Amino acid sequence: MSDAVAQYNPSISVDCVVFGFDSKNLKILLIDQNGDSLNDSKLKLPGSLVRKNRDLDEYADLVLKELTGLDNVFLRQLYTFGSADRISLKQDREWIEKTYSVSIRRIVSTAYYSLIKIDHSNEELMERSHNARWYNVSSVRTLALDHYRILTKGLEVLRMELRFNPIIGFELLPEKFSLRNVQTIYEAITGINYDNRNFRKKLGQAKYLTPLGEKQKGVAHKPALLYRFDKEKYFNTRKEINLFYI
Amino acid sequence: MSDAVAQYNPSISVDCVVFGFDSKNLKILLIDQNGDSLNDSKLKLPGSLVRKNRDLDEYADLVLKELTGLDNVFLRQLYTFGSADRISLKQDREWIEKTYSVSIRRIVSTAYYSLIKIDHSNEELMERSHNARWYNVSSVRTLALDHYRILTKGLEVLRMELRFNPIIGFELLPEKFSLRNVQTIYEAITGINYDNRNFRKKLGQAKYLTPLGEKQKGVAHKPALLYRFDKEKYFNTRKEINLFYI
DNA sequence: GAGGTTAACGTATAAAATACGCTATGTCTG
DNA sequence: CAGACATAGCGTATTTTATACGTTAACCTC
Repeated sequence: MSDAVAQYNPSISVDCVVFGFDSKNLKILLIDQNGDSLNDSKLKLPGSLVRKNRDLDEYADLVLKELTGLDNVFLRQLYTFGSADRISLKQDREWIEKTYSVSIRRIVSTAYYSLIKIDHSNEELMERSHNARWYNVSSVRTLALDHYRILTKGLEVLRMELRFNPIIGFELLPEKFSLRNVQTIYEAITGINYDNRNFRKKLGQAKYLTPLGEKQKGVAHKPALLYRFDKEKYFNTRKEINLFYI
Repeated sequence: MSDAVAQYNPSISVDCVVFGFDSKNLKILLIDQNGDSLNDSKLKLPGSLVRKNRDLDEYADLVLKELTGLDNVFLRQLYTFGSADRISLKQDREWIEKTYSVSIRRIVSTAYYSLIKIDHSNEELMERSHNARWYNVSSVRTLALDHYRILTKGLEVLRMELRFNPIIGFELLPEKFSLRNVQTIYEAITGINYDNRNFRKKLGQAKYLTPLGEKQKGVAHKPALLYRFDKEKYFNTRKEINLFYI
C-alpha cells in the first residue's frame, strides 16, 4: 500500500479483522511484519494509513482487495480506536513513518471486519506478496500495537451479529455445506455447544437452505446431505425480530 | 469549544447524538448554528474538531460536559463517518474554518450517542450558552452537514441495543417511574405497540425493579405504583441470552 | 355519581425451547 | 466380512415463553 507519490493523511488509518473458517476453526488473516512468525507480537492486522480525500469505507475495501485479490467481500465497520497513546512503542512509530514516508503524531484507526470463504482465498499469493497467513483465532494471544484489542472487539461484534443475522455464518462457509458445518461455525463463534438434534430441528425451519441432493464423500460416518444458502429467499422470508429482553 | 491557543487536528472530529425522554416522546439535543431555529437545516449535532493528542472517547465526553454541565453520562461510540465529500457545502466548510481557525480538507467524524435523564439537564443554561434545545426526534426532518444520517444511525443502534439491554431505557427515565413509563419509552424507541397487560407481565419477572410503595399523584386515572431501577441487581441477575435466530 | 382512563391481576391457548431416545448409513479395523 | 464407531437424521415428551384477551380497581372531571 506504500507508494512514492501517495499523499497519506498522517492521522487516519483503517485496519481489517479478516475472519475465515476452515470447517473446524475460526481463522484470522494476519500479516507478519518481519517475515518470520516466531514471535506473535510481530503479527499485525492488515491495514493502512488512508490517502487524502479517500472514503474510509472504500479504502478499507481497497486494502482488502489488494491483500486477498477478492472483490465484493463482506466488509463492515467495527469500531474506531482513538486513544492518544495507541502507538506507544518507538519502533512501531518508526515503522509507520518509514513505510508511509510521513511524520506521525497520533493515529485514529477505524477498524473493519470482513468475512471470507477461505476456499476462495489464494493462500500462496497472500503469503508470497504480503506475508499474510490464516491463523486460528483461539491461538492468537498478542498482536502488534493495539491490534489484539481490535481483534477482541471484532470477536465480540461477530458473536452479537451471529445471533440475529445467520448470514454471518454463511459468508464464512463454502458454497456447499452440511448442517453440521453450520453448527460447528456457530459453536466456534459463540463458544456455546448446541444439542445436535435441536440445532438441526431449528435450522430445518429456515426457508433459505436449499438441499442439493448431493452427499459428502470419504467421511468415516454416514455422509451428510449438502445444502446451499439462498440469499434471495433469506431476504424475502426474514421475519421481524419482535422481542426485547428483560 | 473554540479557543485561541487550542491546536485542533483538522481532519478528526466527534459528534454526539444526545437522546432524552420527556415521558411522552423521544427527544434529541440540537444546536442552532444561527441562533434562530426557523430553518431545520441549520440545526446540527453537538460536536467539535478534536484537539491534537486527545483521546477520542474522552473528547466526546468533554463536548458533552461543556454542553450539558453533566458528568458521568451514558456515552457510547456509534459509528464513524468518513466519506471524502461529507462537507460538501462551501458555507459549512467556511463555518468550520472560521470557528476553529484551521484550514480543512476532509473530516472523519466519529459519532457517539448519549442517554440523558432530561430532568437532570439544565435547559436554560444549555439554551443561553450554546443555543441548544431538546427537539422531538420524530419531528426532525433535516439537519446540517450529514448529521441527519448520523441521527438515523443513532436511532437504528438505539433500537437494536434496547432489545438486549434494558438499561438503555432506564438511562433515559427519571429516578422514579411507573411501569407505563417503561412501556412508553419502549414504544417510542422501537415503534412497536405492546399489549399493556403482557408487557407488564414480562417486566414483572425482572428482579431489578424495586417498587417504592409510592404512587403517582394528580393523574386522571388510577395512580400507578412508582419503581426504581436497581443497577446492581440488574448486573447480578442478568441471564445469558443463549439464543440465535434463523 | 356517571363516565372516562389507565392500573393491576388473571386465564386460556399457541409457539418455541429444551431434553433426550432411537435408527440409518457410511468408513475403518481385525 | 463382521462388528465397532461416528455422525446423520427422525421422533416424542416436557417446560418455558409469547400472545390474546377478560375483568376489576382507583383516580379524575363534569
